[in-house]
Amino acid sequence: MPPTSTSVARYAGVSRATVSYVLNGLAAGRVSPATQEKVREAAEELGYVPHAAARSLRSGSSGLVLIAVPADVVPAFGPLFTGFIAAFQAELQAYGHTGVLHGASAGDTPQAAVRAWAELRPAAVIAMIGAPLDEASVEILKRSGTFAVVSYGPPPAPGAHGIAMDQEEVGAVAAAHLLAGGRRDIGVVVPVEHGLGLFSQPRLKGVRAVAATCPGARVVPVELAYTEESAAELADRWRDLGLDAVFAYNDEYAMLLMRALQDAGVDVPGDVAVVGADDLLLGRLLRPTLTSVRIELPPPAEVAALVDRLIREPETPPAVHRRSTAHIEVRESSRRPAG
Amino acid sequence: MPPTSTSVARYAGVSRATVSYVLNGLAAGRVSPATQEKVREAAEELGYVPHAAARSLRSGSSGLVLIAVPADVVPAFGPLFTGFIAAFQAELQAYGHTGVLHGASAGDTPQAAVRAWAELRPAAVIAMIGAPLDEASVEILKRSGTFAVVSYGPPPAPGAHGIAMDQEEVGAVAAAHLLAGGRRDIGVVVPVEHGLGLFSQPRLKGVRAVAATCPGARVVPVELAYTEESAAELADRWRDLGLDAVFAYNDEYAMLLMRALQDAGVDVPGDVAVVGADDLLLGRLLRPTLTSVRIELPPPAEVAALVDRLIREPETPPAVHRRSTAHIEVRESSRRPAG
DNA sequence: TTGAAAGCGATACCAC
DNA sequence: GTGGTATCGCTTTCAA
Repeated sequence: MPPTSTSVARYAGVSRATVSYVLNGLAAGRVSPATQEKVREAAEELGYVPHAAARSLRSGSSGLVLIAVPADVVPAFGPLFTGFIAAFQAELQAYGHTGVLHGASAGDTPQAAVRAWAELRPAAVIAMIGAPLDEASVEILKRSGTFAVVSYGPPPAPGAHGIAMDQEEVGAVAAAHLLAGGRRDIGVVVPVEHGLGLFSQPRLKGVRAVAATCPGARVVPVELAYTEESAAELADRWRDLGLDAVFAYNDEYAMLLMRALQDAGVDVPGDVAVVGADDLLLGRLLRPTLTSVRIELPPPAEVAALVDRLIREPETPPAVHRRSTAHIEVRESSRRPAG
Repeated sequence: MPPTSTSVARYAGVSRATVSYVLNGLAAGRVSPATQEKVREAAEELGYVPHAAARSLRSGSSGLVLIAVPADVVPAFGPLFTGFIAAFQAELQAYGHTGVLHGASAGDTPQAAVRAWAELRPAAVIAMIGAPLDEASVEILKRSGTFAVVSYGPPPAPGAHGIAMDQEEVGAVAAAHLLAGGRRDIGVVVPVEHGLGLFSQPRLKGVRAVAATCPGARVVPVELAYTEESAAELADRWRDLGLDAVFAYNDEYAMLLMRALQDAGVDVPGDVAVVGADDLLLGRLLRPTLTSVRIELPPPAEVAALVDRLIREPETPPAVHRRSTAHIEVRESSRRPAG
């Protein structure tokens, strides 16, 4: 029922081959301008849209770049990350690729998820953050014709390229700042929300690593849900914990906890220094203003350029291509107490 | 190079037909258990992954459900919306469809964007919020074999189904609350950020509609960028505007503006009532706590069920299927002044 | 119980 | 300049 290149050929009174040449811009010197015009008009008239499946069948690869995201992490993506994805898709389009976001449902095994991607014969797969990707998965993709497999976030599995995002550094930067300010008993918020373990565990590890270099320093993980009740409950038993600093996972948890602490009569930064992460604008609206670790993601344009290059030169040996960096933005919530 | 069903057949010593039956679960009573086992082993051994393009070519439709989002709006999506999309994708998978997010870059004409979607021969297209979709576009999709075209947000173009999200109601609810509180001069924040006009204009219209029913009420649109500088600048000239209330587009803009007003010595809610939207947790952490319009999106499960039904029964006449609703959560920032 | 073969739509080589 | 045609991988009917 939908018009095919055959319909167009019939309508224009030419062969399918001619239609193909004209509509793909390979007609120069092959097809007369008059015929070209006829073909184009016919296509327009019939509302012809080429069939991507037929083309990929022929060419061996859909032009798709699959951006794989684990479904359970998506809601936790802040503006930082959704912004990156949007810009990345736009950049890909400029290179002539079609970026498409494909969820990996939490229940599936890595293998199952990867098979679903491989069925689409994508030109490249970029697995974001918590998307499952082990050596076997990379192998499946490669064997099914995927030119480039890139892991964005965690260290890449063997055979895959990587864009490293060092979550440990985030924790390390926060810890270094707190220790330099004379704090010694550092709480580290570990969100109980699903899917965040991939961020929070390395951040905790980063804090621990730095604290280990500082005699007398102590690190205490504290669980927190993103609700007022959970924060109030934690604030209530705060004094028992004996902590003089807290790295609160990110700015949102930090703001939540800071408010609860204040409501419970704990002084920030007097009794306890609070550090968030992501450097959200909102953190500057609270009083005290919120100290935050600013994370710089690799620019989407660079990542798109990399993916394009890897598609064009599939033989490029796997490597880790760029690291995100983390900087501390010091504000009031972690200032050294006057005393 | 990648293994095909032919490779599997050869490896297992059977015909391609047999392979197809076994791997698609249609082997009951057709193929002996022993042969089935052989086939499955061969597929496993070779790392066989079926070619989605070949299958859709044969069957006439890819199982894809295209979730179309305008690239320039994505960064503005709050957790409300990204959460919806993630859950929606998961629900679709349960129905056996493959939900895929496809960006529509801002520069493209509706026609160009729609052609890109139509090439994939999706079973259904759901155009979120600002995704371009006019009558001609719907026609192109339908003619290329798309069973269902659903517009999520704006009123659907002729021929498309709709899930209505009434942005005017958001403004109306906010305005009604402010007027009931005795406010008469209502500022309405219009973000200057790209891609937000689709939300802000209807919200402004909703405020205007309600204000028109109230003698003496005045509505003043005020532009604001999501930066501290812009907010400070607006706060500086606030008194000249002579407003005693403001509907600040959403909670984030509201928090930004409220802080700037307070810093400029304007009392909230004494001098001016502030109302946001989205009912973010963070709005409850500020002092005064933020009054907000809570928007209830249609549940993802329901939307997925609808899409599945429309795919199965493509003849269903286009209709608007469900409306989001808006409620006001009254908090301190809009309390009636004591006097 | 299994296999042969037609055909989905587009491409590109080769002949005219 | 233009047209025939083999081919990509898979499904499914029909015959054996």
